[in-house]
Amino acid sequence: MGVFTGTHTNKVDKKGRVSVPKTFRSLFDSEGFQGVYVFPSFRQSALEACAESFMERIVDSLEDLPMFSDEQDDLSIIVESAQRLPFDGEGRIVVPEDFLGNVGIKDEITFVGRGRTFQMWAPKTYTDARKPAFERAKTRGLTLKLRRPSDAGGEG
Amino acid sequence: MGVFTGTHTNKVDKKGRVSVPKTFRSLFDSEGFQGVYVFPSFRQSALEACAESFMERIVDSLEDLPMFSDEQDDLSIIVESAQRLPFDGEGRIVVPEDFLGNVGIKDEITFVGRGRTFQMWAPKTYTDARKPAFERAKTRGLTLKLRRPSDAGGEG
DNA sequence: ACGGAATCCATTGACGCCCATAAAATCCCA
DNA sequence: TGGGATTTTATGGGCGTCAATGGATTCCGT
Repeated sequence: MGVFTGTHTNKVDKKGRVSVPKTFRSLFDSEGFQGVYVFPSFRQSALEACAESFMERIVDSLEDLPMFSDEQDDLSIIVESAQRLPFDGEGRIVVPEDFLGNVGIKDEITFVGRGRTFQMWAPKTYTDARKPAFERAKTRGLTLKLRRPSDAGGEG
Repeated sequence: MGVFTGTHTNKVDKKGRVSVPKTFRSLFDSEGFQGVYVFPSFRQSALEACAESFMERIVDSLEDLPMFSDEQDDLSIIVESAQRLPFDGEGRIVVPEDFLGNVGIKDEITFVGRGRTFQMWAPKTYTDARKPAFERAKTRGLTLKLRRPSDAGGEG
């Protein structure tokens, strides 16, 4: 399905609609559901978004945990809070008011590509959060062990 | 069949009817029985609900436990207490009085998507329970090991 | 006939769908 | 290679449809 990359800032109109960047949207061509699943991040002041196939992957992964277990209950928060937002004819979505309020989004949204998912931030919140994160990566000398290319796309 | 996600709060009218959110209801299109199976949760102050196909999955899973074992006896409560509630022409169900009373539901119900199942809560009970759960996820740094995408979680 | 339940109908407010415009990236040809 | 033409994307607004809700009417068993 390709990957979400880069950052793009778009406007939120009076009706709460915002265009999903075309570069993101075109990755949904191969999806059954034309739209996104959105839920609040519990790590950052941002909203997480993904396609239906990825959300089903989360659900399947949750089912690998025992039904009625504490762990499953806690992690179910993701699914419980995830809203299904279809694209309109112009590729826009309407993000629920309370979601926007929680992360300080008002009239502009910054879309941040994250591979199989993407995030939505208040522009200023994002730029403020990104600088120190970049510095940390630099000073800590972060490294990444790459998976062998033959492994058909997936997580570890 | 797709997944139940998000939370939606609807009203209970004088006759005890409540609309099942359209986003949930449409997942039943591929089901034989147009309605839900509801049973009290024994972990939370909430009602559990699922489609007929999932109830059959529960029954099958119970059969994987030793027949006449305590475990099977205890978990059979689910099947014993499960009520079959058909949709009316407008997609509403009538939840039995005692079910509602047990979980403190009065004139409003919050539907909570949980993937292959969903729950029904009293709105205030749910928000009260969810806040600490979200905090726990944040502070404890919960992580989820994703299943590899190739694993068929097939659509129908 | 009566109470309860299921089906049908009516209202309204939100949301999906459509078109119209503006901005921007791309193309094309001199 | 540059500038104008064309396609594509982003944005804004109007209108019709449908989901949610409330009530009425019919159907059923007792």
